[in-house]
Amino acid sequence: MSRQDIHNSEIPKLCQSCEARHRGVCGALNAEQLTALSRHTKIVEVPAGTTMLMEHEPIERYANVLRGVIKLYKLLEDGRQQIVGLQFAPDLLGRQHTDTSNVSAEAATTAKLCFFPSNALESVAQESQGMAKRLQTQALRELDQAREWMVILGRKTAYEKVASFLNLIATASDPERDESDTEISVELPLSRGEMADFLGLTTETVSRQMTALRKNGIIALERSQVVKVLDLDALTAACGS
Amino acid sequence: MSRQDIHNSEIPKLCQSCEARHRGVCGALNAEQLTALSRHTKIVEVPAGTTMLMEHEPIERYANVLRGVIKLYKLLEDGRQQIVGLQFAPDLLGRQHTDTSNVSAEAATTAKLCFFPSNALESVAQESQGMAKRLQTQALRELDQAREWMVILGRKTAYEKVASFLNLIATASDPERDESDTEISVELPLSRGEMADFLGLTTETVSRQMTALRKNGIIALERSQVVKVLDLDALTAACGS
DNA sequence: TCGCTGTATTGATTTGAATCAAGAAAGTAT
DNA sequence: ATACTTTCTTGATTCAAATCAATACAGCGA
Repeated sequence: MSRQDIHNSEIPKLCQSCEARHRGVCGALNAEQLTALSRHTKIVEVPAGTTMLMEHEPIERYANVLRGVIKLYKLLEDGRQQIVGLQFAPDLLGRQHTDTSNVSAEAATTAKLCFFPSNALESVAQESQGMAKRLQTQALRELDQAREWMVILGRKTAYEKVASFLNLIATASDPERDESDTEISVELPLSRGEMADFLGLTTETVSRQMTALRKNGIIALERSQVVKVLDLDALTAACGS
Repeated sequence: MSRQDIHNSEIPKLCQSCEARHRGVCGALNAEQLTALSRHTKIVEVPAGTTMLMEHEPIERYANVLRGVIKLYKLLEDGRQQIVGLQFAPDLLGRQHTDTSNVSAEAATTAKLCFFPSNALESVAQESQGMAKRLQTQALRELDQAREWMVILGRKTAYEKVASFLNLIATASDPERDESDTEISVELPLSRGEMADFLGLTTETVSRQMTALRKNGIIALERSQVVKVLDLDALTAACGS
């Protein structure tokens, strides 16, 4: 193992194998700070469908996503729904500088999370410039993603939207895959209906575009939730940009 | 005037009447820090259409928007365009922690900006926790706005989209208007074509929805760019949420 | 294994917005 | 003022995606 800590013993057991300590926000903390924070943390595994946050309600805790996918969404009064973000490990769920959440969040798949009370994180962010910077980086990354999706929502066709979504999942789920291997098999974290709520479409249209991608030889469906990308270049081309 | 600085004389002349020093990012700085930063700043007025940033190109400077409206947009290869954000005074134009910009930016109206080189701002952000916090707040506000627009793009009808845009402009342009006065006259910072690029529509559809809003007695057109909101409650209702 | 339930697919039809096509207005330059 | 350009509006038509409607499939508990 190339990544080795000098004083691993000083690091809380809870954190030793945690991905958030490397790529996530906790990566900014030293052993002492980690120990202080970990006194308030709780690692929990939740089933798909668990509500983590509700729009307009106070945020009492943050959570590092350790495994699974969290969907962020907003509702219109009449029930129309729009998914406005997806979070994968090691993203941080929660938001600073606000009294109430601006989005609802629920687990799209079974998910493992590391919770800590909001005041604990905020006091660490006060102390640690590194943590503050990681929080800033996370916010900016989410902003970039949101703007990317604005383009997809506003200007792409249904076919391009679905291709873009599959491309996102194929890329996000396995960023360090073998370049030479053009075939990737991915498990979709969202149902057809949820994909529709992400893409501004209906279930039926998503299904039809999946069929079209299949007929064009770009993907194959192993199960309805498991997609094999047969030709990643063609998929990328189908994204329309 | 209720807002009075103790040692106004210590504040650089350039900054004394600047709105960014109150509500904007410079509000976090003391006289000394302001003086240091202002040595590198340049206030410029630019005509509508001036390009401020290009996607994929390095960001060499930041700018406080002092007057006017800046549009942030992204392009697809085939020329389809999507506006992904609008900035009003005293927003900050620019982005930390990236080598190249993720959006293009251009002045939608004549605009007055206060430019400073990116390293100048970044070193101030290093020194001043207050500045870092304001940058974080700005990023999170932009994130909220982007997600709000994802809902509009993905789930609203053309009529609701145009109503939502007018509602945004009416609110943003005069946040402290008299509550009792339900009639507001606003100058639109975007042409019909630009509104279309913001809302994921075409020029023709935007025009038709403006006509529909007019026929419904919700707005009146003084000129094509000057809208009088006759019934703000009805406009809000027309937004679909 | 057999229903039962929810999800996904496919087909037929409708519809909202895009496209195609003129005009009308507004803004600029001569 | 006059022509010229650009932007905006309105109308006719087309088309992509929504809606309506079955049917197929998968997961689950009895």
